[in-house]
Amino acid sequence: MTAKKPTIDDVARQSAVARTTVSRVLNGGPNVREEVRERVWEAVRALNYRVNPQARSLAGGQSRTLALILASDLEAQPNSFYASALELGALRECLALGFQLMARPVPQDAPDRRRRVLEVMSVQRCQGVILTPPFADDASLIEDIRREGGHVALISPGGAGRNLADGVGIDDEAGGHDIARHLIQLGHRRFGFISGIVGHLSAEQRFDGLMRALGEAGLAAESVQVARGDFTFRSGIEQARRMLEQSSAPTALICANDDMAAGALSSAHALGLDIPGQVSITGFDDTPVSEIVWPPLSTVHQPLKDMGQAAVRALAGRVSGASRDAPWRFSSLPHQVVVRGSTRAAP
Amino acid sequence: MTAKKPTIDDVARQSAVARTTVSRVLNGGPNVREEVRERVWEAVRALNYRVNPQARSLAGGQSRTLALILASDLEAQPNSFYASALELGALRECLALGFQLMARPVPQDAPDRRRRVLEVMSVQRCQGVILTPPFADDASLIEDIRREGGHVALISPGGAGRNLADGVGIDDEAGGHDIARHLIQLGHRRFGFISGIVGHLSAEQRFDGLMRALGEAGLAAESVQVARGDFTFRSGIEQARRMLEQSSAPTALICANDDMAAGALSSAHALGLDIPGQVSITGFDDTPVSEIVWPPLSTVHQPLKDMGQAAVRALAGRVSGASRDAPWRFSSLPHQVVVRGSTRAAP
DNA sequence: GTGAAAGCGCTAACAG
DNA sequence: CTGTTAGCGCTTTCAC
Repeated sequence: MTAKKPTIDDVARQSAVARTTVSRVLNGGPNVREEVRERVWEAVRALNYRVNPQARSLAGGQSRTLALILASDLEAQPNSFYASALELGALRECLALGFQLMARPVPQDAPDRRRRVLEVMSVQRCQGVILTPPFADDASLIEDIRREGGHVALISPGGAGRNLADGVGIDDEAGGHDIARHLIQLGHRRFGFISGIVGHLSAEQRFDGLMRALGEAGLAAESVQVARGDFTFRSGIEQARRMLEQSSAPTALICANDDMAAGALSSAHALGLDIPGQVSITGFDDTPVSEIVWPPLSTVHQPLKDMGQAAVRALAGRVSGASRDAPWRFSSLPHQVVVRGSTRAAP
Repeated sequence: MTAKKPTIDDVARQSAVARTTVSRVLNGGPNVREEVRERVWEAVRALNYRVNPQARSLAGGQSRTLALILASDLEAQPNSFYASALELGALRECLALGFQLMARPVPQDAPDRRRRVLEVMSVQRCQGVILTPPFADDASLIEDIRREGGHVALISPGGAGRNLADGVGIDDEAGGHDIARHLIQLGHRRFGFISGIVGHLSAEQRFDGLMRALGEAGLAAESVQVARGDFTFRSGIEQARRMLEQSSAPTALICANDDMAAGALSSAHALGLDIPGQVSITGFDDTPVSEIVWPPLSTVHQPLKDMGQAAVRALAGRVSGASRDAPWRFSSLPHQVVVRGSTRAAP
């Protein structure tokens, strides 16, 4: 039924060279005459040969497999757009570089989360791990992965992570600053900030940026009240309701991500408020959520796919030894304030 | 630095048996004394041994790898919630069964889409493929996969697929019928239906169900006008605007998925219509999108995670030979109308 | 430049 | 019940 797949030996026979030579050609190694090289490629084409990745891994001791650890829960909400976008970008780059990607959702508050991450390393023989927040700032997790022989790349590390491994991300502080300034320029003076979970350092920096913008505008720190959410839609609903029900409610709600901003929008609608007439609301990330809701969210664009891609590139460089002992490098990608319909001049 | 990982031979030595015996214990094979079995497990624990999946694949000729083909585009919108939920369910079951999952977005209208799918088979040595719509009804693709030696499981096949491989899904016709009846009972008489892409057969069945509900209520086929969307938010915006701008616009818009319903909602808002006061809108799938928008969508719940899980289970059964030549089996999962705020009695 | 030989860690007959 | 013997398809020294 199914014809047996051709092996490297079939190619060697067909092109009348030794197996070793075929291997060299396949891997772009040196010391092969151009003529022979072509002969081999021709045989590969003729036989429709594909290297067997399992065999290659076994022999070479290199699995060429990378893991992407996403903070979420198998049982809970499906991956958010945030996670999907990172995964997509990472997958794209892996395909291009000939690596395998294993995306793994890990609940950020599971007591055995660290074990779960290391499990991926030991069971699947991954050579490298991409950590997203809040794992990206877990210094001892990074250390554990290294101890298992794995390389590490970080997405949006905010603190500790910055000095422990390669990283990618935007300037979150500047992002927070910029969206706040947008609101300040619209005349807003009473703000509400809905933060994310503790430990998500890059998101906390967005708050720092907000405070800086306030200071630059000569506004007191008291002009912003803070509520702690957990990045979910539901927490956005709750925290926003609490703030908006007050007698002197904020005229602008700044949320640490789009999902919570969508929740805030829902609460405002439920309270019969006009958005952006009575209250302005902003998100962060610029995931599709921000376009889907009404009114569409003003938010800060983060190039998530590019971030996933860049993380893979950095990690692949370490794994393959190309950037063996270069110092850790953080590549900062550009962010951008995107103004849509959820913000307007203060009432 | 990194201690070399223990191999099966280390375990064999440690427990004073032959390598074969260890292998048997590891794989739950028969013919091992209980006492020996325990001794081996103990050694495994003591050494913290893990089988090397690459070596196992190579020796056993079984990669234990499954692929999930998702219709979408690497360059376009990140995976929708629909795809993420399927992936999550599939991943969960793969982990439980000791299989590897490779999720692969493939643009449904790429000219080389078939090649792209087969590539996953040949390059990654997958043993089985899960096809989602519209690939699930591509008879020749299914055939091609089989020719490559792969097994196939289908998610929501609507036509051809039903008789070609194992499948999972809900009764889409009934789902369409039920949501339509909900609207009819609310007194609606003028409907608009926004369909999905051609070839997505299961989604077309939702329309058939709608028509049946109309018939049962003694309503003429003319009471519904149809517009073709493509499952994207944007197409929902456009098609809904077209319909709602007419002089005698429908009072109820039935959309073939949640994303388009979200788009319809946006258009209605943009036209200054009150939802659900002036127009009711329904989605399909019950992804998180339906909760995030305002008002939250009445929709038909599809157990997407369960579907992903069931597809893996079916596929794993075929791959491992457990269900070798059983006839193709379609497992129908329950759906449910979820009434939220986007529907109300006709004006 | 090229090839021969020796494994990588495991499963799978086949003997006992 | 247990062990011996061959490989799976590839990379990698090390000769030539």
